[in-house]
Amino acid sequence: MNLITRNTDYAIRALCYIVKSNKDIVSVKELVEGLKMPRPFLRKVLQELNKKGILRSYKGKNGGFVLATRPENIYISKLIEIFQGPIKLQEHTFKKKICPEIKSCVLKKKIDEVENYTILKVNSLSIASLLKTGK
Amino acid sequence: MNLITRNTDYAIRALCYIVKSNKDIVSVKELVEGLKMPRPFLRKVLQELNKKGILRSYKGKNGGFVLATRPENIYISKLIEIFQGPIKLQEHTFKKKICPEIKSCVLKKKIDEVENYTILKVNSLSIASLLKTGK
DNA sequence: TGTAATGATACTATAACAGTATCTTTATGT
DNA sequence: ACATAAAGATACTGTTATAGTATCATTACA
Repeated sequence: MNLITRNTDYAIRALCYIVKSNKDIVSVKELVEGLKMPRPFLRKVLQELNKKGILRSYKGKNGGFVLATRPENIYISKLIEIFQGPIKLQEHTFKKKICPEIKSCVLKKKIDEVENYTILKVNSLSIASLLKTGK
Repeated sequence: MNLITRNTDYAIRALCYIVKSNKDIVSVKELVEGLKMPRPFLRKVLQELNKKGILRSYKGKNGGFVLATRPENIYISKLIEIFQGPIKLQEHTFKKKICPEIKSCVLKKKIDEVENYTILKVNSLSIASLLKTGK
């Protein structure tokens, strides 16, 4: 079970790296060297971040990526959503259908409590807050 | 992402059913009819519960299953552990190896906080508590 | 001793995750 | 102009966990 999958993890690391680098523009080449990630996979991740407006990309020679918004505004929950879909700890399906007791199911209620806390907690995390606490 | 997988879910439903039935012994046949589950899969789940000492099985004609312990003592966390392994929200591996920043990694610390809460919460849930709150 | 139950075990299908490969487009420095 | 170094787009592949199926062996009751 993984609250955070590999591509989300890569995204977080890459974004932190870009912020810390203090450069105008950061290329995949530099990120690969700095973070020891598989290049094609990282590229795919960065392209997605660009599409979703987290990064801004520059093509051509000396191209690369820049944050499209301030690190305070990049929430981990948003990144999870981009790469993994909506945060949820359960589907609560039963034989591929929604659980027939969906309304009354006690188990669901209890897991929902845990889930709500998780979402609350993850919503409070931004790239900026990760970097701050790190120092 | 699923905190609870199908076999854990089936186990919980089956255990609740057995308690509610008030019978000396409950057969797979009855459980399948009562809970609309795929028979072979449920059988595998029940066999596992027997091996792990949650249920006690009786072979032969009129055989079936009985709780091996009181519902107050059957924790959801134990069931999750049986069918899914130790509860954890992250592996925190990086390229198949443990994340190189494992000691200092801020992200890991934050996810650990959420994880600890989840474990705490799930540890407080037993079959008995599910049945009680249900009424 | 037939039969209705569980035990044990091996096999299959599907989907998500992780990663690779390749070709296209674009901008820049010379 | 044009070679080159960057990102864009897209299709493919490998691995693992989940979810289930199928089959034969064993046991106990009536």
